[in-house]
Amino acid sequence: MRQTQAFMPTMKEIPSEAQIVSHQLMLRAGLIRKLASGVYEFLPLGYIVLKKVEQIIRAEMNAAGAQELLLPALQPRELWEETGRWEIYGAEMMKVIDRNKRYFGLGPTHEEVITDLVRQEVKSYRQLPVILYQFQTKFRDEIRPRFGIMRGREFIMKDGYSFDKDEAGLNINYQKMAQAYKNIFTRCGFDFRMVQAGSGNIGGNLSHEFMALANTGEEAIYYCDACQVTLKAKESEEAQPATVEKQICSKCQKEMQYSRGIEVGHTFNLGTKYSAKMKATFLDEKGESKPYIMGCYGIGVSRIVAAAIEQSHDDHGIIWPRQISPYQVIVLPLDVTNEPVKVGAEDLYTALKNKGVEVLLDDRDERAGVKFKDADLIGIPVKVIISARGLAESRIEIKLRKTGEVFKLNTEEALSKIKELI
RNA sequence: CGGGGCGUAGCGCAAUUGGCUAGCGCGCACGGUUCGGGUCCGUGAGGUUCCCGGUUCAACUCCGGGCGCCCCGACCA
Repeated sequence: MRQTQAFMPTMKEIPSEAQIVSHQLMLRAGLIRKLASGVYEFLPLGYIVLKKVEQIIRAEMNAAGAQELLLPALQPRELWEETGRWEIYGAEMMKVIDRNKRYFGLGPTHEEVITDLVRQEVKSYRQLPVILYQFQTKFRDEIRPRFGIMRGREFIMKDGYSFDKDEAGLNINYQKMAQAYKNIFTRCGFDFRMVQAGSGNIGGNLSHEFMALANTGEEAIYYCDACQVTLKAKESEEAQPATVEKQICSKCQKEMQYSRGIEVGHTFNLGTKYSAKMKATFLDEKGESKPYIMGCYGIGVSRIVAAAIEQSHDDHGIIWPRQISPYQVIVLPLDVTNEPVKVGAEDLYTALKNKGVEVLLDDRDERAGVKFKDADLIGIPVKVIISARGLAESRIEIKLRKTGEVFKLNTEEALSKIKELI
């Protein structure tokens, strides 16, 4: 992509509405813009990142045997009354009325819809298990939307649902999903912890949250460096209300670390909570009618983008983890009015594109400083600098966003170095 | 919903006790200049001062009502 043609508005100043760094940088780097409180537009650069995150999740979900589908956001009231959640969800659910005065909810989650679908099609234990998932815009009329995209009223979620004939089957799928989640968050470049949690509005008796560690997180956890034990701060205080300062690991007796966390994923053991109420049943080996044993697996896709920035930035801007960076490389001709510099950059840009590299060319007639600042702000991991100075000694400069490390190489070496870096 | 803050050009801000043509920086357009970390100079465009009503000779400013946005809390896959 050429920057002269890109819709990529960056800002020098920090909009006063943004308090936390990810929100500030998402606005400044031109990833998002606000339409209303808790409602955001994804601009091209932000949307590329969102799609990269989606692609990682999709790959891992598919690898774990889940199948992607797409369910409606518009959901009839009657379905929600089957589970009683039309009342329970209450004001949190956005509602619309059609021309015949029929009520619909804008889906804040999809247990009812998916259970309705499966109960109509899956009648036998022979058809189980099945895991279905989707990427979808969810609507929740949050009491207080905040921190930009972190807690929005409209956001992108990956929600998956497993249906099993028994608890043993659910446990297997639950483990599979937990492993898929670990793979996903690792690939997203996160420092994260998995922690057992309460299950809130979704229900069931067991759930795990996946927390990306960040001091702006809305949650608080204790985790043990020595072993895997992790717990939510709230629950640890309930267990040991007296000890405020220190939390000792129950397993290895060491002092635990405290951290804030951003909830990027949540898995639930639902059991028969929805299937029972919705009479969603199948016939087992003995011909007996049984409700499906369900699990539910959510990931805040858009929230991941914000969380990644919270974990990876500096004073100059975003530092994208390689796997979700909108571009792998940015080519910076420092003076496009200098013909050799311009041509050199164009040639390199073309060469990289032909090799399948995701490359952004800053072909704007701007000063070097402006280009450096913008490149750092939008956080592309590898900068390739073409200048008269470098050309004079037949050298191309490669500079890494994260470490500032510099390589000065000839064109051929530069191409292979880039290949090695991305 | 309780508490707090804010609303003036795309962004960040200013405008004395109510008083002059509502300014400044950034950004934007044009011209020149400069060219390795947001150059410098000049010219210019851009405003329903959130909305409605009131007080007044006069309202960005005061009063009433409404709307919107942000923060803390409660809440929350």
